[in-house]
Amino acid sequence: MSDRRTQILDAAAMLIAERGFTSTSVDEVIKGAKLSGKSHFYHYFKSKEELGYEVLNRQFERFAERGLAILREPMIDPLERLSLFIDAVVALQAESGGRRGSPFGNLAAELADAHEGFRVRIEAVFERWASQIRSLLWEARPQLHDDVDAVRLSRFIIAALEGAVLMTRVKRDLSVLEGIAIDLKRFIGMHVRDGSTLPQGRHVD
Amino acid sequence: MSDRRTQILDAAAMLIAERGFTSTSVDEVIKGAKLSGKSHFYHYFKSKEELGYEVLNRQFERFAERGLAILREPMIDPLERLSLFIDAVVALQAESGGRRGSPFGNLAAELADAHEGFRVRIEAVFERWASQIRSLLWEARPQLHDDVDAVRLSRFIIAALEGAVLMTRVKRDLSVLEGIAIDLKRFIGMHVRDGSTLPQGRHVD
DNA sequence: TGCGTGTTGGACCGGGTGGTCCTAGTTTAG
DNA sequence: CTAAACTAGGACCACCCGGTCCAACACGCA
Repeated sequence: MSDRRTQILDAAAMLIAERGFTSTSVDEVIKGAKLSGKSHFYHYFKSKEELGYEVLNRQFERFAERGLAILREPMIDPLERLSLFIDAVVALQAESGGRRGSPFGNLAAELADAHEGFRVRIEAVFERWASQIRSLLWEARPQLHDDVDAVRLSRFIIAALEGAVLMTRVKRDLSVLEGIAIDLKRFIGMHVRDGSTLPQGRHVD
Repeated sequence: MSDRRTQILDAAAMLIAERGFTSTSVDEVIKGAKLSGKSHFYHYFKSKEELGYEVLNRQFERFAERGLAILREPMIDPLERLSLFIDAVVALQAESGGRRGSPFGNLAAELADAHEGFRVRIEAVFERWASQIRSLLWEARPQLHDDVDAVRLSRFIIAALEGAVLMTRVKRDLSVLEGIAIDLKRFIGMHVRDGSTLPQGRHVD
């Protein structure tokens, strides 16, 4: 992919994360990417909408590098990986001081009702996360209680994290997310067989 | 408060819930409230921003009628009330088929970064919820383990519910919220002393 | 009788929106 | 060498935005 294209995508991703999709204008993206004018932009993207879709894809890929890679890591105990994944979410938020939030959650809240095209794409993103967590839970099933519902638990984990990130953003306080991460790990630990180790890291009350 | 004012507020609340604040225009509100023109609108509100603030207040009051009233209900066991509160959130979402989402969560995601005025008001809303749940947990402390952290648990409950509502909206599937509600109740049950009853309603796996 | 409040309806403003079109010069790959 | 892709810059479009101003009328209350 061309340099300029990724340059535009990066600038757009930043602006959309800051202001949302509808409140980000094409002109601002052009300014941010230091393009010469509109024609330059429309040489690469046929519409603002298409730009939004590609930004979403790119955000997912970037997140996949850091988050999903951890979930897949074959050399680490699956439940330990899950714990590391949660830590990674916290760390990612810490980078922006808990101000930025989840790019998917933000877009979801902004556009789920209004724009079907975005809705289905965001749904797909969440589904890919959920399926990754499900297969991790499947892998961990010897350590888990027999009645663990992987579908439900995976959804719960994602919902708790998305909600936590949102609350953190509103309160401008990273410790909200950290606290919820602790509780979430304890909840996951609840599903672990008594004989197994609880990979929840140090648990400070 | 005058009839017309509430009429405008209602129309605005609906539109903002559907499309978000920035994507809702004053003209649309005027059309929705069947006003004669802009001067009519600006007779009641000095700006779109002020309208937004009042809509937020109203949404909170309306929610308080249904949600916070349950949390305060003095004749019911506190943990039972918490369970009923969660059920009420599910029921509220069911009314819109899980499409509408939380008016606070939506605005939070849309405006937390961009608009400080809204951010602090939404923060206050969440804080009032959290404090209500905290005092409920305080009331229930004889039934709870000694090491229960009420601040953290109240935040967790709100985050899980907000996240659940968002996921439900994205997936357009109410059962997502229902499943998370079940898990959330189980998580709360985790904090209950072994001798006490677990007021989580019927628990279907 | 007047005065304040509500109602109607429209003209108007500066500024922004996504998007098109056109011309022309510069790279780069076949 | 030539064609296609890229860069540049600006004019222009119809439309929407929040907000102001004005003139006129209806109403109940003092």
